[in-house]
Amino acid sequence: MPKIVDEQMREATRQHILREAAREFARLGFDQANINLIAEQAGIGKGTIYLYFENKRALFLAMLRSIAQRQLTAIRAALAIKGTFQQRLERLFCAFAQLAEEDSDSFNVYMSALYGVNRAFQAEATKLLRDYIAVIALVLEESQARGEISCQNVEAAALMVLSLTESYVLSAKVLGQSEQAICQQAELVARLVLGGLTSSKG
Amino acid sequence: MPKIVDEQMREATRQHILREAAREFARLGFDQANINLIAEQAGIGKGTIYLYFENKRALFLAMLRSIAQRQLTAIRAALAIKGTFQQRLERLFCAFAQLAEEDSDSFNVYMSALYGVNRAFQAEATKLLRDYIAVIALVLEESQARGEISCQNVEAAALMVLSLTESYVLSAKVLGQSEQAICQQAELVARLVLGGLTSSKG
Amino acid sequence: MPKIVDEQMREATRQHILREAAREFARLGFDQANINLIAEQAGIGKGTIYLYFENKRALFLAMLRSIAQRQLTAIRAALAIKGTFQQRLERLFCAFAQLAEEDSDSFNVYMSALYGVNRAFQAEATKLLRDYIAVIALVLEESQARGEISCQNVEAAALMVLSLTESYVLSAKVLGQSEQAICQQAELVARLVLGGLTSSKG
Amino acid sequence: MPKIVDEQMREATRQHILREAAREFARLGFDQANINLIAEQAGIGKGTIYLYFENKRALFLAMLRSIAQRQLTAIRAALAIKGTFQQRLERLFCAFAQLAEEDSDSFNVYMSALYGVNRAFQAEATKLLRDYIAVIALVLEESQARGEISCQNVEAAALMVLSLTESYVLSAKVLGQSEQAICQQAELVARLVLGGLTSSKG
DNA sequence: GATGAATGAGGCTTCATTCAT
DNA sequence: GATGAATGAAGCCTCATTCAT
Repeated sequence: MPKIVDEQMREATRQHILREAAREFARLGFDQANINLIAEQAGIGKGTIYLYFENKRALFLAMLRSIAQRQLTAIRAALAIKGTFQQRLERLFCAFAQLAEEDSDSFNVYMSALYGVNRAFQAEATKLLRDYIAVIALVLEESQARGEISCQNVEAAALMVLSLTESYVLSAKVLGQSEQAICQQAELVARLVLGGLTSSKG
Repeated sequence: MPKIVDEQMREATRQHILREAAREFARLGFDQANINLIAEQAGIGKGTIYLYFENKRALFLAMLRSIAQRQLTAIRAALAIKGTFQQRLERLFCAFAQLAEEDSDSFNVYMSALYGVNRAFQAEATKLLRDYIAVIALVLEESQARGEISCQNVEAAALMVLSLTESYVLSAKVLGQSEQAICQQAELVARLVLGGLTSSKG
Repeated sequence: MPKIVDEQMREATRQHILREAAREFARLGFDQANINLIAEQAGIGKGTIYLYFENKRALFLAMLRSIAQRQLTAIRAALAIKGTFQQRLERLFCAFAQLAEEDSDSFNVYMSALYGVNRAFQAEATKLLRDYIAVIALVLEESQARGEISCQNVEAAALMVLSLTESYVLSAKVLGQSEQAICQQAELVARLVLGGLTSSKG
Repeated sequence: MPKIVDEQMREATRQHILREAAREFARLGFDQANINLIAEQAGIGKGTIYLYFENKRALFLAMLRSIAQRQLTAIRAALAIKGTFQQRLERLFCAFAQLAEEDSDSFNVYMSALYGVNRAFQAEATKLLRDYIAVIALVLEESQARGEISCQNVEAAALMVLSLTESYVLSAKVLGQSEQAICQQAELVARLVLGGLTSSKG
């Protein structure tokens, strides 16, 4: 019984499909993406995809969650290293820039789900957005506890940080800026946030 | 021959189609939106749309430009009123919040085109993004000339302002916040930007 | 406005589709029948069928009802002519034989729906069976009123008549008998029924 | 090598598959029935079925023959008991009613093959129909030899008997009648047949 | 110019069958 | 012999687009 090997094989295939799906979904969006093409590019038969995912929608959601997990992991890792608030913000910013560069498919499809109109995935996308906010809010609270910053409305502040990192990086990428060019703004952005959150009323 | 009246009539119909199209595209996205339904809701025949727009894609692009124009007009209006940099930023922020509330269809479809994955509209979306940046950059340069702020990289700064206004409002809307709740953050955001752009290095 | 002509045209096309559908459904059954082929044989485009029928199932049901109506009309016509009970039974029998010969597609598809296993159409098929029984029961009651026959359980008697006509003809056809050969049994069958229904207890 | 045990095992599995197949085919018909589901319900692997039957069609035919054999056995048993023609007819009728009740899956699938449209099985179905007719004809001839009845065309008479028994029971079942209610008609039906076959011309 | 009936390419999905283990 | 993962043919249906009226 090569059960464990089979299980590993199965998981490997699943991940492989998810990767190819991310490529296509990132390239064309949910509707234009073609299941047959995804299968072909994954080197498997058309029907095989349905052994791993119930349907196109389920594949998309699984991919979305997989991406979210990977991204959140990267974000958490970037924020895990201790340091001043300013340093952590810079690392967060650069982490986004790196994700946008190295795993741009995922970054695009994730952003698209978050900000695209496809209502079919809005509920899921909102959930993911809340996860992001939560991670950032945690850092804000830590820093506040340490007296580095002072903010009354943590959620609003977290939203600002998110907009200034994730959305900023996305827009910059859309405008054709390189990862390097984007990262050079890390310090500025971080200082901007810090400045805003240390003023009397923030 | 009432040539001019005909021309007015034609333009009125065109605008009417664009409005109904915006509703559908905002509701369902480009792919899921149904041309037949748009025609029906516009009270015209299926074929008539093709007398005004070459195809679905052209209709979408025309709608996108129409929306962009309307939004840019609103933004320019908000920034036209003179005042301190802080005041203008607050007005810009609230203008976005108002657009997101009162013309949410347009706001959604525009954001979707900007950040959605459909590569088919990426070129156009980038153009629109540059327009936004340009409007904001203009204000930044004016303020810099007046000595209110100091920033080395105007485009980066404009991108930050955009992220902190447009993207912030979009995310906040996604999270279910009301226009009022969003607007309450205007002062904070504006101060944050101002703080960041008056520091030594910005 | 050629509204009436259009309406006639539409109805003609509808009937045309129903006829071709009957051919295919009779030949292959519901599942094996191919919508594309039906369209092709009807000389129309694939999608056109869906302008007339919501889906394959709806097409099948419409065809079934159309056939049932045609057959019931033929049955009613055969029974409308006055005469002795024996004569009317003979005409009923021959009417079935003729239907089985001249409109064998319809006869087959109708029988199949009635006795086939496809549960999806069982409810409708049962309705049709009741219609048949009702028509026969009416004749039985008339004849009973005239004192020609005497039967306690009209539904059971009607079922016998139906079995001895419709089912008999179907079986005979399956066995390869000609319409003529089948019709020659009309007198015998009719006498059999008459004999059974005039005995003391019937 | 326990060759015989193996052979018995194989035959047992074969029968087991046939029983499960009958359930599914009766429930859904040939096309809608799912080979995978049959395998699952039989507690064997998908591929295993193909070690016992060449393909879906062969499985269906084997099942059909198996059912026919079982039913014919029941019919022969019912007719084997000596008695008057009337008594034997009543027993035949009740035998059908019982089969329809106790082995309704088989009864349904058999009737469906007999009267359903799927031409793919028409040849086989006709063969089965002839078997039925033959069994009944045998009884008719015996009774004729004994002088109980008199009929010129034995096949036509057998077909009538079949219609009045098998088809009658099927229709009655479709209309929702219970086995008991159906069996109550046995005497009437038998007398009807007897009356018809003892008249001068039958 | 306006219409909407007709079209048919295209895509998701199912499932009988195969074959490596 | 038994298995079930993999396959891909096949089919229903949608909808952007055309064109005769």
